[in-house]
Amino acid sequence: MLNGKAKKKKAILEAAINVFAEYGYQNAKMAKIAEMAGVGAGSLYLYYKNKANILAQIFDHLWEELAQKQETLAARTDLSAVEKLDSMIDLVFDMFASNASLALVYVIEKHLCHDTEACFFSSKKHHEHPSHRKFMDICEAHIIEAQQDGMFNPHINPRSFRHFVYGGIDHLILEWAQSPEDFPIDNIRQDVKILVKKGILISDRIVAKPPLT
Amino acid sequence: MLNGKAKKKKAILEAAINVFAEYGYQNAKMAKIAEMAGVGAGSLYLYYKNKANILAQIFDHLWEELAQKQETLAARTDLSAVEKLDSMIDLVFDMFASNASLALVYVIEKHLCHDTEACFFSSKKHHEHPSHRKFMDICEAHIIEAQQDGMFNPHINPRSFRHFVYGGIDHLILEWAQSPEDFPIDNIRQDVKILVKKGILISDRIVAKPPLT
Amino acid sequence: MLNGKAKKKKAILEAAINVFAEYGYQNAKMAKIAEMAGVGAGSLYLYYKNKANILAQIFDHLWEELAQKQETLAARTDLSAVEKLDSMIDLVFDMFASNASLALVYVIEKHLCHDTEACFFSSKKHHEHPSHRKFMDICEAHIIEAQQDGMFNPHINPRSFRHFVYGGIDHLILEWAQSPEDFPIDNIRQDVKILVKKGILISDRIVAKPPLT
Amino acid sequence: MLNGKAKKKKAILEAAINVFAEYGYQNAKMAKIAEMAGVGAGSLYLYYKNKANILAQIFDHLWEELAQKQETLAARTDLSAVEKLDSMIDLVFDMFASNASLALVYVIEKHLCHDTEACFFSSKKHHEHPSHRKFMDICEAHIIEAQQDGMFNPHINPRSFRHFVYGGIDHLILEWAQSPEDFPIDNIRQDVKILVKKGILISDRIVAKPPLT
DNA sequence: CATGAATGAGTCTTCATTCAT
DNA sequence: AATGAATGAAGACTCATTCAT
Repeated sequence: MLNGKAKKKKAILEAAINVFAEYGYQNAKMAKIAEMAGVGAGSLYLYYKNKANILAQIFDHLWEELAQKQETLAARTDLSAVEKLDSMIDLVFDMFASNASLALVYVIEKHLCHDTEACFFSSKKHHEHPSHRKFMDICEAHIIEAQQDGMFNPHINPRSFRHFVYGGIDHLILEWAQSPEDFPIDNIRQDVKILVKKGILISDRIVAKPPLT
Repeated sequence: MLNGKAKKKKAILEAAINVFAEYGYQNAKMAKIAEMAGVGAGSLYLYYKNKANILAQIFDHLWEELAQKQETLAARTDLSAVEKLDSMIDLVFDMFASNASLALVYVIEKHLCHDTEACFFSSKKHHEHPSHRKFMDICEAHIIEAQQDGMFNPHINPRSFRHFVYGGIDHLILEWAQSPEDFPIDNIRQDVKILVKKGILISDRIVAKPPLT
Repeated sequence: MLNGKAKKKKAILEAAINVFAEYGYQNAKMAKIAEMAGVGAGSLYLYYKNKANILAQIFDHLWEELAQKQETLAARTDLSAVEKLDSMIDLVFDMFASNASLALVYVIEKHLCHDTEACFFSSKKHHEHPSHRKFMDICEAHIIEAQQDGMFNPHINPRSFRHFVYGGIDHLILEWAQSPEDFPIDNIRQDVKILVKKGILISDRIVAKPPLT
Repeated sequence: MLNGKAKKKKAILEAAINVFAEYGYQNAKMAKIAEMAGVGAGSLYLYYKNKANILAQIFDHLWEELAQKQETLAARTDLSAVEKLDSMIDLVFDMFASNASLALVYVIEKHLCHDTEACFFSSKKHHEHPSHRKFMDICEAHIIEAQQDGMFNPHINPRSFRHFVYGGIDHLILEWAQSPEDFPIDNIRQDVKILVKKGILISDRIVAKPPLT
C-alpha cells in the first residue's frame, strides 16, 4: 500500500494526466494540475523536478509497466508465436482501455519526451527511454525468432513491422480515446489482431477452401 | 510560375516547416522563421495571420494535395482494388519521401491543428479539416467497395482498417524522417504494402499445404 | 487598516496614477509602474487584470467616492439650495486638491474609460459608469429642484448647466494640477462658486445700489 | 482655390479628423487615414512629417482660425464688453457646430499636442501653441478691460474666468458632438451665454425689485 | 510625385518556478 | 512538509515609417 507521500505523488500524476489530456502538455498549467490534485502549486516541486519531469514520469510508469509485462510474456513457453503476438497486442490495449486520458497523453505528447530527463522535441533525441527500448526490443526479438522458426514472413523487415503495428495501434487508441462511445475498443482490438496476422486480403486458404468443400 | 508575392509566401512556409521540424511548433520562434526565410519578422504577418495560421496552412497544402491526388486516383477504372490500395500507399509515401522536415511536422504536430482556423489542442475538435476528411472518406469508400466485391476481408471494420494503416504509415514515416539514412523509405514502403495486404503470417505456405495433403 | 494584500494593491494603484500622470496612459509602461510600486512586473497581474483595468479601477475609486459623498450631501436637509451647490463644488475640489497626479489622470484620461470594463475610446460608450451617473444624476436633480423652488433660473437647461460647470471645474483643476504653485486652488474654488451663481456681470443690484446711496 | 497638392493635403487632414474622432488618436492607424483620404500610406509622409504632425496641424488650423477671428473681433469698437463676450462664445460654437468630428478630436486629444512639434503628453509642455496663447490672451485682455471699465466683476480672477468658461464650453461641445441629435447646440450656446454672464441664480427678480422701490 | 511592401523596435502579458512563511 | 504570493524572462504581434520602384 502507498504511504502518504506516495499517495500524493500519485494524485499529482493523475491530475497531470487529466490536465494534459484536456489541454495538451504545452497549454496545461501547473496551477491547474495542483488544483486538480488538491495540493498547493509549490508542492508539485516537492515531488517532481519540473513540468517536463511530470510528463517524463507518466511515460516512465507506462513504459516500465509495459516493459515488465512484456518480459513476463516473453518468458512464457506455453504460447505459440502467434499467441504471443496476440498477447502483446492485448498488453497494449489493456493498458489504455482503462484510462482514455492516459491514452490521449501518451499518443499525443510522446514526441516531447523520450527520456527521463526533460527533453523537449528534438529529432535527434528519440528512442532513448530504456523501458521503451526494452519493450520494443522484445517485440523485435520475437518477430525475428518467429521468422527464423518459419512462422512469420521472413521478407518483412522486423523493424518495419514493429513500427507499423506500433503506429497503427497508437492511432486506433487515439481515435478510441477521443470518442470511446463511438468506437468500441474491443472490436478494434480484434480487427488489429486479424490485420496484423492476415492483412486485409481474403486469404487464399479461405478463398481456396470453399471450392474444396 | 510563382510571382514575387507567392514566392515569398512559399519561402516563409518552407522556413517554418524547417523550424517547426527542428524545434517543434511550440518552441519555434517567429523571429527564427523570419530569419530563415530571409525576411523581417513583421513580414510574416503580411502573409499569415499569426503563428498558428502558418501551421494551419502547412496542413492545408498537404491535405489538399493529398485529397486532390486521391480523387484522381479514385476515378481511375484501370486499377484493381489491390492496385488502388497500393497506389494510395504510394501517394502518402511519395508526398513525404521528398521532404523529411514536412514529414516530421506533419506527424508530430498534426494534433494541434485539424482545421484551417488555428486550433490548439482540444480533444473535441479533431478530424474537421475538409481535405483530410475527403482523403479519408475516399479511403474508406474504397475499402467498403472492395469488401463488397469480395476482394477485402468483410469482417474487418473499414474504419479500423483505415486508421490502423494510417497510423502505421504515419509512424514509419516518422521513424524514417528522424533517421533517413538508417531506414530506406522504399524498403519501408514495400513492407507496408505486403503487411497491409497479407499480414505477417506466412499464408502462402499454409495455402500451399492443403493441396499437398 | 489595510492588510498586506490590499496595501500592495493600493501601492500599485498609486504608482500607476503617478506614471499615468507623467507619461499619459498610452505611453506609460507596465514595467515602470511595477518599478515605482516596488513589485515585479508579473505582480501587477495578481491585482489587476491588465493595464486598462488599472485605469478603470482608478476611475472606479474616484467616482465611487464622489458618488458616495454626493449621496450623503444630497440627504442633508440643513442646507439651502445654494449651500448645497457650494458643497458640491467643494466636494470635487477637495477630492483633487490633495492629489494633483490623480487630477491630471482624471482630467486627461477620462475619455478612455467610462466603465469598469476596460473601454478604449469609442464615442458611443461614454457616461456608462454607474457611480459617475449617480453623481451626475444627483447634481441634476438638485438643479431641477432648486429651479422648481424658484431658487435657480428655470430657463437654463439643467443638463447644460451640469455639463458646463463640470467642464469648467475639470479644466481649472487641470490648470492647477499642471502648475499648482502658480494657481492657488482655493482661490480658484472661490471664483468658481461666484461664477456659477452670479456669472461674470456685476449684478444689477450691486450696480444699482451705489447710485441709490 | 486650392491647387492639387493643397487639395490632397486637405483631404488627408479631413480623413485624419474623422479617423481620430472615431478611434482616438492612439488607436488610429495611418493606413486607415490613407485609405479614407484615397491616397497611399506612403503619401501621408509627403504632406506631414509623421502622425503627430497631422494632429498638430489639425490644432494649428483650428487655433489659427480662432485666433485670427478673435483678433478681428477684438478690433471692433462697435461692441460693448458683453456683446464681445457673447461674440467670443459664438466664435467657438460656430467653429465646432459644423464639424462634430473636429470637435471630438479637439476636446479629447488636445492634451496630446500643444505645439506644432509633435509633443506627446507631458505635464510640463502645455500652453505653448502661439495661436492658442493669442486666443486666450485676447480673452483675458478683454476680461481685464471690462473689469476695469466696471462691466465685469473685478473680484473674479480673469484667469479663473477664462479657464472656467473654456472648460465649460469644451465639455458641452463634447457632449453635443457625442450625441448631436439629443442636445441641440444652439440651445447650449444660449444657456452658456446666460450662465457666463448671470450665473444660475435668479438675479432678475432681485434686480427687478430696486426700481420698484 | 506616388506607392505599398517591407521593416523591426517596442511592450504587454503569461506562467513555470522559487522561497519566505 | 506545505503553501501560494511573487517573480521576471521570454516572445508574439503591431504599426509608424521608409524606400525601391
